[in-house]
Amino acid sequence: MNNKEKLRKAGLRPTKQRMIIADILLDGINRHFTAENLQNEINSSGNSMSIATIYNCLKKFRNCGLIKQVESSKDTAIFDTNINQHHHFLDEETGELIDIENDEVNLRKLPKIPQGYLNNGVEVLIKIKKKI
Amino acid sequence: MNNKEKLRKAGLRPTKQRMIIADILLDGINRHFTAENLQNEINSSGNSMSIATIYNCLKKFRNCGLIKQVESSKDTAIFDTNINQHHHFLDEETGELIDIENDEVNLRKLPKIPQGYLNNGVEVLIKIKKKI
DNA sequence: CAAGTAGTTTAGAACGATTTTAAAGTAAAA
DNA sequence: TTTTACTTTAAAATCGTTCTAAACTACTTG
Ligand SMILES: [Mn+2]
Ligand SMILES: [Mn+2]
Ligand SMILES: [Zn+2]
Ligand SMILES: [Zn+2]
Repeated sequence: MNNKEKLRKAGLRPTKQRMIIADILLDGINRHFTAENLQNEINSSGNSMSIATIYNCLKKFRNCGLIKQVESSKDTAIFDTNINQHHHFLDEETGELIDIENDEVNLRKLPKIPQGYLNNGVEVLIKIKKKI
Repeated sequence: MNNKEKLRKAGLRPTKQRMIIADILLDGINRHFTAENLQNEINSSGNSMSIATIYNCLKKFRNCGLIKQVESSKDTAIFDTNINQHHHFLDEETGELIDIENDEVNLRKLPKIPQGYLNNGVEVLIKIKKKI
């Protein structure tokens, strides 16, 4: 499936700007990035785009499940092209995130989901620190 | 140990403002809160404090380990008075966090920590969703 | 205690990330 | 083709947070 089809399937009009972003993000390579990172990649690819459009697109892509947003206490939003359920190592010093594939983690015991709720995904974060 | 001693032990001068905050936060009840939530509690207690001071104190308290900051993709920082290693349920719709005690979760398999790094804490996040 | 000094608080300005505005442009539908 | 709904954009606005610099306060030293 090409990117135009992916956008259509997600219910998004394949505009010029969304195609530029899809060509960068949906190339099968997993990455963690900010809106500013993406704008730099867009510029490097010989295109340009308003930062408002970049935010608009990222929000649409995320809401359609084409990308994810990472839980992060940094003040800049971090997005993730790996949309499979997976986990992360986090170096809190640098903010670097490293993917952990889902089958690298195995839970022996999980708490009871609160009354009236459904389990909607489990994420494990392993904080790591450079050895001195 | 009273709050004045706790602050001293943490290397912080027990100023009037820090004592007001400590009296609210270090009462043994676990809670998740924002800077604005805390300012409202301070106001309700008949005191008042500059938002700059509240941020200063929260940062100091966090860096001393008196409170933690939660990883969250919301744009407002969320703090946690539960400083034990523990986990969370997250209702992504509302942002509500519910504590999961550490012994409610058991990991059968953990990935190898990257070369040159040390494990600095594991956090499990269980996203939950209201049943329709 | 008194004086010195290092740390703290504050209002307000500044900042950086993100969202809104509103007008012009474009894709899809009719 | 005409109409419609959606999208992009620059610029302004907003919002959470940090900075500035002056006033204040806790602690140290004499
Ligand atoms: Mn922020
Ligand atoms: Mn965040
Ligand atoms: Zn990832
Ligand atoms: Zn908690």
